Amino acid sequence: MKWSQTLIPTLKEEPAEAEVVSHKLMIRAGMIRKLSSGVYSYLPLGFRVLNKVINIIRQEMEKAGAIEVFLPALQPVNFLEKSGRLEVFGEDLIQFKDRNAKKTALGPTHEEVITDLVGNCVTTYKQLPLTLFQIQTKFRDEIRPRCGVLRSKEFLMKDAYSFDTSTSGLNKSYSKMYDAYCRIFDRCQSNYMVVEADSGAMGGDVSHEFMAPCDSGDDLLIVCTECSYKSNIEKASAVQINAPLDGNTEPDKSSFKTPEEVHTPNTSTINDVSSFLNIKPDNIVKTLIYSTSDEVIAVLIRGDYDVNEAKLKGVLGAGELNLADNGTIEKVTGGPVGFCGPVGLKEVKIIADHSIANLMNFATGANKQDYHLINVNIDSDFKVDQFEDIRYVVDGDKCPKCEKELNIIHGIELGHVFKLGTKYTEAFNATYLDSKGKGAPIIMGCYGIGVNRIIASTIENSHDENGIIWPISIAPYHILITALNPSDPDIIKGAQTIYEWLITEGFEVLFDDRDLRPGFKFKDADLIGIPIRITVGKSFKSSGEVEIKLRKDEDKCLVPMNNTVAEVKKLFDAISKV
RNA sequence: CGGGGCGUAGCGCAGCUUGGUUAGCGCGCCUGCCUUGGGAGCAGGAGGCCGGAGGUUCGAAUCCUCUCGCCCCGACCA
Repeated sequence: MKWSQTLIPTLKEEPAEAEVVSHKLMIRAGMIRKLSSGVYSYLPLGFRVLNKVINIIRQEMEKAGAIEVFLPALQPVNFLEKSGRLEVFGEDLIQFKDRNAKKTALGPTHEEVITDLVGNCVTTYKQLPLTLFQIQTKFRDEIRPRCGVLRSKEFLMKDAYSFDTSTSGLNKSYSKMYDAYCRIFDRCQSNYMVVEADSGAMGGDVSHEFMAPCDSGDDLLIVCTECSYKSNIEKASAVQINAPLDGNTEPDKSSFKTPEEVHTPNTSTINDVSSFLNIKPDNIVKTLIYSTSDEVIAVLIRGDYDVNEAKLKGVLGAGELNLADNGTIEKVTGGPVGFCGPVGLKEVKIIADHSIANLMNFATGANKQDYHLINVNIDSDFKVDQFEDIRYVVDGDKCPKCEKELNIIHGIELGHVFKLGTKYTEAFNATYLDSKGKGAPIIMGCYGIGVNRIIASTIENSHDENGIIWPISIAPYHILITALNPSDPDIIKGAQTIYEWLITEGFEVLFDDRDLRPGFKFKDADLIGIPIRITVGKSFKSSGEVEIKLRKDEDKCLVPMNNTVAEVKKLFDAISKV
């Protein structure tokens, strides 16, 4: 492709709207343009990269035995009702009524649609196992789109769904997809790690995420400094600071003091209480009142920790979990928000994090406006119904596997694989007949990849101060030929000849034939980051040589024009090895 | 939804506090000359409903009210 004939609107200055480096560079390199918040157009260069990634995904999916389908973007809202996910998606769901007043949504995902389809088409175990995939635009009205294509309202997703007759079959399908994902991210030359994950709104149990470690990512990952333990913070656990009560660690009851009510005006946060009473947060017990769809519970945790609601949901087996509203809190505790405590609570279950198990003479709310209790003790002053691990891991925690130190890092979620089980197939009555003629729900797995995110995370992890540095596998072009002073007939002719040679060899070549000054063209070349660069200029005039260099390296070599193809092949092979 | 910030030429910004001819600057763009190894130089030029609507005023980019859009932080999030 000749640069003069395509559309690559590069920008010298950083766009004001962009904060993170991938967003800035994608705009500056002329890959994308914003249409409105969280909605982007892909320009020729960006679209080529998108297609590179899509092709790799498609090839690896097919290699893993998955079959491609294409599902509608429009879906009936009652499908989401059927699976119970209308509430889960809530305001994120983009929906409208069609002319017949039928409620219709732009698909945020396709579990329901595929389950309905497969439920209709698959009747016997002989048709299973089956894994289908599609590459489709998904729509979510994100509360706050940000970071360009990293979190947008419409985005491209590859989603695959496996259908099996047994758990062992599901396990096989799952590990095939898991392996395919590794190959996909390897081939895209992504920097990624696999972490244990919470399955969240998807339902299901086992789940892994493929994450690109990156400061601008909005997921938090817990990574062991010694062993292989890696987990999303939603799922991560750590060696408990205080183990559950047992014979050896039980606090010495003889030192228990008697609870005492103290006046603590306007101190509704842990920090306020801590400084007012001069008690460290780790000797204060925080009490949170939660409500699920069918009960209200009190949750206790050490003052310096936070409740991990994903874990709490798991403990309660609740689909829905929210902090109780003020009215509920007053009804249950008798006091206002900010002064809750476990002493005297009746009729609500008390679930405590392990972190408070061995605390002694601690402070809590007094369930009374502007009062706290000090010298409170478990068992003597109140009973805990259940001790559980319901806190977020924090810096300094120890690995649950090897007890070495854990690190917290940021990451971008590139892919997520789930073992779903029968959640959707039961809701949609997607059953098959087994060899004995007995019906059973099909067992599902689902597997997603954020296509746009692969691109952005690659840039996050592969750029310098001048621009993008593409890995060869997803670069928009393999080679950029820069003709300096194209008004010189010798130069333009030489560059044109090399361009044609390389195209004949099957390379994807961008030919910068624009009549611009050298500096301008070099800056653009660095910005758009094509891996192999050939410059036809001064040395071509003087000695018939062209200059070849890799975007990622400083050094360049001069080769006679006739050796160009051979030299490029050598470089191409070298940087294509994964 | 809460907090903060910003809408002036394709992009980046000044002007607004203290209202006053024709609204500026840099980059980019067009024409010509010149130049050709790291975003050159000279000369000429095009491009604006100052986000929108109301109001105050003799007069509004500037002051007031409302509204729309965008960005950041938080809550939220397969």
